[in-house]
This record gives sequence, C-alpha cells and structure tokens, in this order.
Amino acid sequence: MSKQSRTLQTYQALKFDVLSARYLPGRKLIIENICEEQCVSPGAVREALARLTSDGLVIAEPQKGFTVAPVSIADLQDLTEVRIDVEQKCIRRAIRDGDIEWEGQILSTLHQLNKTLETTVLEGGKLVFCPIWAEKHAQFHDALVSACSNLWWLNLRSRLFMQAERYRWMTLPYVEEKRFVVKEHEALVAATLDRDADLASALVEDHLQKTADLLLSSDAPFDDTDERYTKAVKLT
Amino acid sequence: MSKQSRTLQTYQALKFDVLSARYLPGRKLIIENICEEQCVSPGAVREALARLTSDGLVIAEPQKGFTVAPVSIADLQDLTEVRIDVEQKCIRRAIRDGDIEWEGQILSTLHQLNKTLETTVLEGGKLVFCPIWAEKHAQFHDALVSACSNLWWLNLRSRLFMQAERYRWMTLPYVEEKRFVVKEHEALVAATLDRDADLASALVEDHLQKTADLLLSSDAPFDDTDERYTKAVKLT
DNA sequence: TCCATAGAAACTATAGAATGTTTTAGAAAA
DNA sequence: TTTTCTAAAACATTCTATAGTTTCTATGGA
Repeated sequence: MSKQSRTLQTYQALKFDVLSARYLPGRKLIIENICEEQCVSPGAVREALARLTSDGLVIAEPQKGFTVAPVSIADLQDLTEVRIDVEQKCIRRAIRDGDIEWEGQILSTLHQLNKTLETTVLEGGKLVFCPIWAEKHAQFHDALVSACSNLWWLNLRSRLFMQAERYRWMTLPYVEEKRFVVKEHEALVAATLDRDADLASALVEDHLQKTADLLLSSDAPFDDTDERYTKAVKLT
Repeated sequence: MSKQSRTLQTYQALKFDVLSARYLPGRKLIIENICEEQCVSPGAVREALARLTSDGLVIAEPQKGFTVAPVSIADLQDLTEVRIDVEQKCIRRAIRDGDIEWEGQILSTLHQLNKTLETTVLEGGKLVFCPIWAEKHAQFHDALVSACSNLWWLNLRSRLFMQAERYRWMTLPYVEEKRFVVKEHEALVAATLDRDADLASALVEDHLQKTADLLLSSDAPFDDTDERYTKAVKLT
C-alpha cells in the first residue's frame, strides 16, 4: 500500500500532467477517465482537482466539470513582468541574509543541474523534455533564494515559478536552445556569492526576460488565434 | 434547490468562518461536525477543504485531518511588507491605465463604504465585526486597483488581501479604532484621481503599515507564546 | 514507561439522483 | 425535394449520499 494518501498521489500526478503539457490548455478533464488511468476512485480525483483549482492550474465550472486552465501570450507577458520583480525581491533578501550553508546549497544544486544536463538532455542539439532536469532546475532556483527570510515572498515566487514552468515545458519542444543557460546560471551564482545584489538582480531580469522572449518568438503552437489558447486567463 | 453546487456553498461558508475568526488558528476541523452544521455530505466538505488548502487557509495532514492554518506575529510582519510592495505596484499601474469608468467605480464604492460605516459599525466607539462593512471595504480596495492591466499583480494582491483580512478580523474586537480610516481612504482616493502615483503609493504604505502596527500593539490574544499560534506558517 | 486494546475519525469505494449535452426525428419553409 | 429550425428523448457526466475499511489517538493496565 502507498505511504501517502491516494489523493496526494493523484494530485501530484495531475499536476505533473498539466505542467508538462500532457494535458493541453482548454482540455476537458473527465473524472471517469482519470479514475481508470490512475486507478483511484472519483472522490480522490475530485479532491485533487479541487486543489488544482486553487492553484490556478485547472478551472472548475459548476455542473460542467473541470478543464485545464488556459494560457495566452498576454498572460505570459504579464507573468514574466511580475516574476522578474518578485524574483529580484527574493534574491536581494537572500543575498542580504544568506549564510554559509546557503552558499553551499547553491553550489551543490548548480553542480547537480549541470551534470544532469550533460548526461541526459543534450540529444541532437535540441532540448528534450526531461523531468529530472526540470526538478534539478527548480531545486537550483529554490536554493538561490532559499535564504530569503520573508516566507511570503518565497510563497509568491513559488506560485509564479510553477506557472512559468508550465509555459516553458509546453513550448520547449519547439525552441532551439541558442542561449547558454549554463553560463547564465553560473554568472548568477557568481554574482550572488559575491553578494553583489545589483548585478544579481540585473542577471535575474535578463534570465527571465530572455526565456520569455525565446518562447514568444518560437515556432510553438502558441498563438492566440488558435482556438485552444484564446480563452482569457480566469483568476479567482 | 440551490443554484450553485453544495461544494461551492460549503467552500464559501468555511472560508468565511476561517476569515472571520469563528474558527481560530490551529483548530481541528472535524469533517463530521461540519457535515451536520452545513447539512452536506462528507464528500462536499472534503472538496471544500481541499480548495482551502491551496488557498493557504487550512492545513491538510494525511490521515490526520484538517486544521485551520496558524498565524504568527512574524507572519503578519512579512505579509505586511509584501502587501505594501504589491499594492503599490497595482495602484501605480491603475493610475497609469485607469479610465473614466474606473474613477466612477472608486467614488461609488467609497460612498457605499462610508455610508455603511455610519449606519452599522460605530457602536459604542468600538469597532464591531460587520460582514457587510468587510465586503464593502474589500470592494473599495478592489475598485482602486481594478484598472491595473496586469492580471497577475491583481491575482497576487487578492491572495494577500485575503490573508490580511484574516488578521484584521481576528484582532478587530480588541483594538480601539484611533485612526480615522475614512480620512485615509479619502486621501488615497484624492491622490489617485489626481493621478499622483508617488503620493498614492506613500499613502498606501502608510495605510497598511498603520493597520499592521495597530494589530501588533493591540490587546488581542495574538501572542507567539500562545500554543495555538506557535506553529510556523507552512507554505506549499 | 511501555504496550495493548477500544474508540473515533479520516480515507476509499460504490450506488443513486440531478443536471448538462448531444443527437435525432419531425415539421415548416424555401 | 432539400434545408433549416425546433423540440424531445437518450446519453453522458457531474454531483451527492451512504457504507465499509484503514489509520490514528487516547485510555487503561502491566
């Protein structure tokens, strides 16, 4: 039997499916289908979907079921603007408050991230979707700001990162990686460990803006004229 | 039969109970009790609690049930700092982008808020908990920033406002209202309609910081030595 | 202090009722 | 004769309720 409850299990599975773009925006989430796919009861699925609703990943319409939350270019632009600001707030406070252990964590996660990139992702020059790399990438960025003593900034950052990850994964197969993400990460780490808040802040902005621009200029089926993406982002 | 589903009904009822401090932080939420109180089935309650979990209002521990999310002085301080920043971002963009209709909405909601205050709340000099005033107050602050074209800023603001409302209502019976909130609101509106972003921004900071300070210096049973409030705020 | 047992509550599954959606048949108009 | 609009019926899915199982907690005794 599983250690954690079936609800958490399906919640994480569904969250992964939405973030990894296995379930595209606007897709209808039939409870019965999910039941047999995850081998759980409708109750657990409903509960997982309810949590995802408050996470902003799915939309619940009473008596009409659940659908994957829509995305749009405008939403990505707004999201990027907010992310830059919040990430800067976090990194500044982390640089101010961070200790030795924090520095160690940064180097540790960076190392793991780079090693993961070398061994698994680079296939034929194009980026390939890789859950392990995605996890390492998230852990690295988490470590960078983990010394921020204000938990609410970190909370907001976490939510925004999740949403951005969704965009990244969705359009990842269509973009050619021309940047050297590794270099950007290392520069960011260098500035951070030097406690150069202004430089780190600028690098963060560069990093996030470049990522968004790359997605927007890609060949990805990411067009507001596409019927699947037209719906406006609904916020509670 | 009710128009909207029972789940939404219980979700809103529970949300109200938590925000209005009927359910104190740390309190255990027995599903069965809620069932008979709200006259609904356990399934609906579970679903509502799941949504509240992602809202950060309740904590879910597998196999151990649900409890009302804890609060603390440190959390209120962090929250206030973040709120000030986010509210400023919103008001600045609203001032930049707002149109005539937006201005009208501000005046309309301000008027309703003041009228509500006169007729209902002032009883014996002390502030009395009043759901209607709380709703009008929220609508007024919503209207102020509603012209902000970046939906993500508004989304974050909405979440932070909700959390702050919880603190305000919880400690409200214990604070004597020495400020003239009406004056502060009117000054804020004046600065906003004059499109004076810097002044409005400063007033916002003043407004929020004063509210937090008032709560922290109140006689409210709001002490980290109290066992009910000691638990750290858990962030997903 | 440790262990066992009894009780309570959460978790899961199954079944039935209410609601929304689609399809199809029929009739009227072009 | 063909097309289109309407309406009703059949289907699918969500929503709600009830029952059974597993897990946790508390109390009593060794």
